Amino acid sequence: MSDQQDNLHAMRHSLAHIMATAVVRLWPGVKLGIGPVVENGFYYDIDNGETTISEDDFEKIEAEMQKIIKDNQSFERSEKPVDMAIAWAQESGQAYKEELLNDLKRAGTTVAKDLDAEELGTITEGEGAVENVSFYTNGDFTDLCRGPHVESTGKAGAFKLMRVAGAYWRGNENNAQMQRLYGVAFESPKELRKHLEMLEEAKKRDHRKLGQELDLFVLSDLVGPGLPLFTPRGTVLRNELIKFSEELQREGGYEAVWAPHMTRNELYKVSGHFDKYPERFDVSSVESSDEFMMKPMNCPHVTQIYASRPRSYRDLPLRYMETTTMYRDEKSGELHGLSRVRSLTQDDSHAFVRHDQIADEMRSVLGMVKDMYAVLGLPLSVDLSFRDDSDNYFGDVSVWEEAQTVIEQVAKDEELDYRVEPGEAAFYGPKIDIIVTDALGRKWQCATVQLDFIQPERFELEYAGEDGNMHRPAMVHKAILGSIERFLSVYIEHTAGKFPPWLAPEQVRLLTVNQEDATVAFADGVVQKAKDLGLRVTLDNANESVGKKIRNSEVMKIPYTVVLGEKEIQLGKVTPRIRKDMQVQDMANEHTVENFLQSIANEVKSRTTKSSL
RNA sequence: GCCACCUUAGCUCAGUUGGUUAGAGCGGCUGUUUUGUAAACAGUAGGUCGUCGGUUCGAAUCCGACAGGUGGCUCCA
Repeated sequence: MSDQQDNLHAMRHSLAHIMATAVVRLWPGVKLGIGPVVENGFYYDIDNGETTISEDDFEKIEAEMQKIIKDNQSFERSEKPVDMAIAWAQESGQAYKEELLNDLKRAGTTVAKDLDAEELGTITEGEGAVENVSFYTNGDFTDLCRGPHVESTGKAGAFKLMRVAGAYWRGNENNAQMQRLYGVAFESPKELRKHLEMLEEAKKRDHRKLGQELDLFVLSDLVGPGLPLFTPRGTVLRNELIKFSEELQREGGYEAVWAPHMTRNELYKVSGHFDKYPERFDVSSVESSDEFMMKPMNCPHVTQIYASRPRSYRDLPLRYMETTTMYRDEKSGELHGLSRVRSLTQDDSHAFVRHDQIADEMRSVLGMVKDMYAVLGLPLSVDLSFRDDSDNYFGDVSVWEEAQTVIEQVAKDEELDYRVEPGEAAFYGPKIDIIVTDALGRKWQCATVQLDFIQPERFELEYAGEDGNMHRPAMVHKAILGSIERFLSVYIEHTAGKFPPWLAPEQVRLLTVNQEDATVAFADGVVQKAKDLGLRVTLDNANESVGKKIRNSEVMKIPYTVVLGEKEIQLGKVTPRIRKDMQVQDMANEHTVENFLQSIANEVKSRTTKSSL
């Protein structure tokens, strides 16, 4: 961290204390949790009993904070023996601080993942608890804290309180729900203003807003939450992305398969999912006494295609792909536009491989992911999702170690810039997850490559080896786009709806200058030529001014707009208007109709046009 | 599911401390206009103010429940 970053960090952390000071002044009985620095700001978790705090209270809290800043109280560091600190917490009724101190005393650390180490006083490794913990005092407010802070409250920078949210104490939903007060903070009012303006800009490219404006998808209360419907325009986007994904997969040797959208529960009892997520399976009976469910994933289904006949080592790798929709009963508060839905479509694939084929297959599917994201201009951020020491995982630890070693080696071979994330694995195996970011900086998992030794075991999959004995294959799962709904949410925000021509729902829009017979006949002719080349073209022959029709085309972010009138009829040539982000501005000259349409068709076919975003 | 907030016409929004027939712009429709690269003009239709219940002489406005949504938390095969 640079000095400047250190300073900003200290400012934000100091503001968390100043906010806590203000909250304690306004609501003296309030219990404090923790108050760390986060991206762009800070928060503090508080428990104010029955009297909850709402955003309407922010004005008052901010006013109190300004007073404290004006007082320019110095931040004084002090140390206490841990037992004295516990006594302090008890006396002041700070039960959450007391719990933290007890953990510190007993274990030398606190385990909850959400607890920022910087908040916890002096941490020592392993056995042997801490002796002293540090405190910071400003004015009449003292808090357990490792620091550092700015010198005094007057130097805390520019801030704004943003939100109040619920947060479980120590990130555990069985614990009390506290209120988390979020603020953003910067060194100067100017930078703060810039940040707030950036948030306003980000709102404009929110995929839910653009989905409405560009007529891509709809959410209907009657259909139900988390069940998006796609309009003709949105469906073009979906289908073009799927087509590209399936082309890449076919090149990699994958064959399409198909599985029904419902299944007997029994399938998921064998796979282990049923016991793992019992609350997630809403079941319904169909005629017989059997219970059926909508499929929440594909792998167990595909195992039954593999298992349908004897397999030989010569058959492997056996590669199946299926772009299909599945259904998951997400909790209501977890739904989010297209990013988190109840009906999601994956460009899924499963390869059944011998152990000596694992690395090659993983490299192959990673290559597909890289190709796709390169063409779309999306940066890859890679997590290796591994297991941790918990008992959330099936199978022997030794099997996991083998799988994780292979995955990390592949990541190194492919020169991926990755981070290892313990505890993020699926219960059946470790994953390579591709993470992309939405307009507001929230991270979403899209592509995934997974290695699975567990399901072949549970479904007792086998092949006859060269040695005449039966062997167990491994499974390589992958999705390039991941959930297409989620992928679209991120991609819409990334492009702000300015899709490259090969994806654009409407590639060319023709506008007539007037409604005279000659003009209309000419325009119809151009439409037919464009359609013959497979282009998605529309004709706007409305009785409106040319300016108005241009505007409508711009608003819909159509790549190519062409005005047709007397001049074009005379010359047989057009001068296209090209969406400003596109890198083909040299096409904005006069072209014959045929040349113009042909060059768009070429551009679409090669999928090479990247928007210059 | 949990915490806070939001829900008025197809869309974006206005609606003063509860007080007559709830407004605007865009969009739609009809007519006039026949338009040359980001919004022609006029008229007109469209709302049991998310739903249900309550308080009140009177509710878009106050209270409650439910539904949907937003920001987080938790979860995410």
